[in-house]
Amino acid sequence: MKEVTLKEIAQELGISITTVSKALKNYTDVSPKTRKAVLKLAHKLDYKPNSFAVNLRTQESKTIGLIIPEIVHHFFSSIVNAIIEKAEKKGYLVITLQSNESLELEKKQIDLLLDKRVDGILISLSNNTKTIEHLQKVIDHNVPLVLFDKITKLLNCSKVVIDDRKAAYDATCHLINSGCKKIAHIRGPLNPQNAIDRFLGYKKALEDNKITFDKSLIYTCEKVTFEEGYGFAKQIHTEQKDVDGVFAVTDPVAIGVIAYFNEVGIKIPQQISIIGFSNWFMSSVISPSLSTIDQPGFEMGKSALKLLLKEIKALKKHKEFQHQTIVLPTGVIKRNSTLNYFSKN
Amino acid sequence: MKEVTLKEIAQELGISITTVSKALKNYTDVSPKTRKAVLKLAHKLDYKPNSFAVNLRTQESKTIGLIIPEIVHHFFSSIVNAIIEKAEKKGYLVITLQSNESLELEKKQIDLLLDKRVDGILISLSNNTKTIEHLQKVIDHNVPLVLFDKITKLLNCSKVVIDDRKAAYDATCHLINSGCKKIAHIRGPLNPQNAIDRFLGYKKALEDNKITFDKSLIYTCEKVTFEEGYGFAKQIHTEQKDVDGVFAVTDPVAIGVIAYFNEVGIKIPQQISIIGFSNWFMSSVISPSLSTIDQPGFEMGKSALKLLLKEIKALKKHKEFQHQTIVLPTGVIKRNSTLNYFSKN
DNA sequence: GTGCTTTTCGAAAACGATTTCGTTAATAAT
DNA sequence: ATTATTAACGAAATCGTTTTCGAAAAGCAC
Repeated sequence: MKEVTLKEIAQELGISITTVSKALKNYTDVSPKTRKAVLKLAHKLDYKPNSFAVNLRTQESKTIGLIIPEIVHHFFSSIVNAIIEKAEKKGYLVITLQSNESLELEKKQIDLLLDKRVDGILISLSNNTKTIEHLQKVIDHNVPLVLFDKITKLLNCSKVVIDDRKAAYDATCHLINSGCKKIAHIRGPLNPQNAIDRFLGYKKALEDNKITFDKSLIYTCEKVTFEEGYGFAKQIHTEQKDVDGVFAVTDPVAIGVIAYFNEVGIKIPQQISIIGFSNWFMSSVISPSLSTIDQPGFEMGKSALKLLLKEIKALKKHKEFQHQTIVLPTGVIKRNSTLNYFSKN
Repeated sequence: MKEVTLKEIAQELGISITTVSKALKNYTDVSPKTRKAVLKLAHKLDYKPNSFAVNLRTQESKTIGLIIPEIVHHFFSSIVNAIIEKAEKKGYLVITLQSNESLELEKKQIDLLLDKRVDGILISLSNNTKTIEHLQKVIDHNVPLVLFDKITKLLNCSKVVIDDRKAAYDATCHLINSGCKKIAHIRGPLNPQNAIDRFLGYKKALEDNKITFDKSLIYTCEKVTFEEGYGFAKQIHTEQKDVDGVFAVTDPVAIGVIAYFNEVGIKIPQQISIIGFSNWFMSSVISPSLSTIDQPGFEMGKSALKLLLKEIKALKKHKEFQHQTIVLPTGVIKRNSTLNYFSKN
């Protein structure tokens, strides 16, 4: 099935390719009569512009690149969901890649996207991204770049984040307000800014409530998984530290903690309270349901895309563009893994 | 930052564009000396072929399209995961779109991908896909097409599926073997083949075990959600039908069922056994953990992509290609929401 | 009819790579 | 020395669209 081109339409009507092109693109210098004829034939032949040619000529691909650490992740798949949907509505398609938390892959994928000449790139950094030359390269190539969620402050570009520090502060305060005196924190890896900020928020909450920080109550995840949560819960239990509250860096870890305490018959939230982070779907359906932090994935995807498209548009018009950092609000979701303070005593 | 072209390399070396192109592409008619010079300069200038031009010239995009009903779904995100990863290794990038279970969107997206001139399309159909002209169009345009998971038998193309009927049969038999006598089935919508096949497998299992089929024990989901599962469980409970087993069309529904029975204090699996389908991550961490069917998402993505790339390659060489249907194996995962038959009595 | 403006059109040059085919120069064969 | 062969290169067409710029045609005023 041969695809229809401008040339064929032109020949059939006995006019030039130029005129056909103009007729289809609302140029003013084509008479109503010929325009109508062109439109009619184009429709009849189901003419579709060859995107390869359009790309080459206009130097834009109407495609954006998206790199995330992992797609099989409720939070990230929500973000991808938002981005794909909104992009489509604005006439852009999305090429998605996942770095699997590997800096090497991330670099390679940036190159792939630049080679493809995408019109812009959205990225949430891997946990192992410690250097930023590959990201700087994007900017140097004049390709708009927006970082979201897992970002670096070292880069001069637009960003969309939540206030991890404040959210963690709120989560910890919720534990304190519900009566917890000795709160353990299962934190994320040492490198990513999120994990650091959440740790700092936890620490600040203790300070503000006159609870002395105890380094031995900090447990550090590598993979941030259910299994690690389960393991640390066991450790907390056997170490006998009278811990009465756990703030976990993310829901799967918190659920691992719950699973362990359920198993050994420790009552949640009566004996120990647990709070997670991110509000994964499953958190509302486990028992007890998990209190957690609402992290607006869909909103984040939407905002990041919006910023990117704005920058793409500005670039196209050769206008200056002011980079922005958008901080989205979070909230504490109180469920049954923590006591609410009406039932404190 | 201006991108380097063949022309610039040619000018700098005082040779023709043709020779530069050939030197970079292992043509035999260029002397070792000039080849070395070209390679060196190309590397120094960080030359990258303009993909727009390459696309136009070679008439291929090295891009494939992927349409799924919903990405925020453990099974589908696993598939996407596999496809993206394997495609990248084979030199293809993936444009992902989601139909949100809408036929209209699905049609539009097929058009978008054809307009983009992707080299092939992978699709899992929406629940509302009752017509197939838009899919036939893909084939008519000579674009390789592979259906996976949610397919239609009406189309002559390659497919990758599981044997839903057998899997459902196995799930139901597991309930029967563990002592259930009266088994309800919460099925999926009436249209998609999967839901039909699972229902048929359930029915066959009853037959083979001399249990008479009772139409009133069939409950039909529309959205296939946790909430529906919860609602139907309530209905089952209030209708007082002495049901001692539930086979749910998919895990979230089963988890809704578990949530309800947990809430009203009915013991699982002692009083009622539950089995789901798909093995979502959360199914292993809820309490009681959910017995379910292992549906190999990653494998499915891998196989579908492999078939697609084979067909793309065959098309490129103008060779005949024999469409295949691959059926992937499933298994019953026995957890704590069903009795295993050692403890039957 | 002359001069002027306004419509309407099309030739041609991009965009950047690939590939066919022809040409020259160098080498081998006779 | 002459012819045949091979090695090395490049001109030019092609992919299909967009857009600039110039030219022809038509309309209008005088």
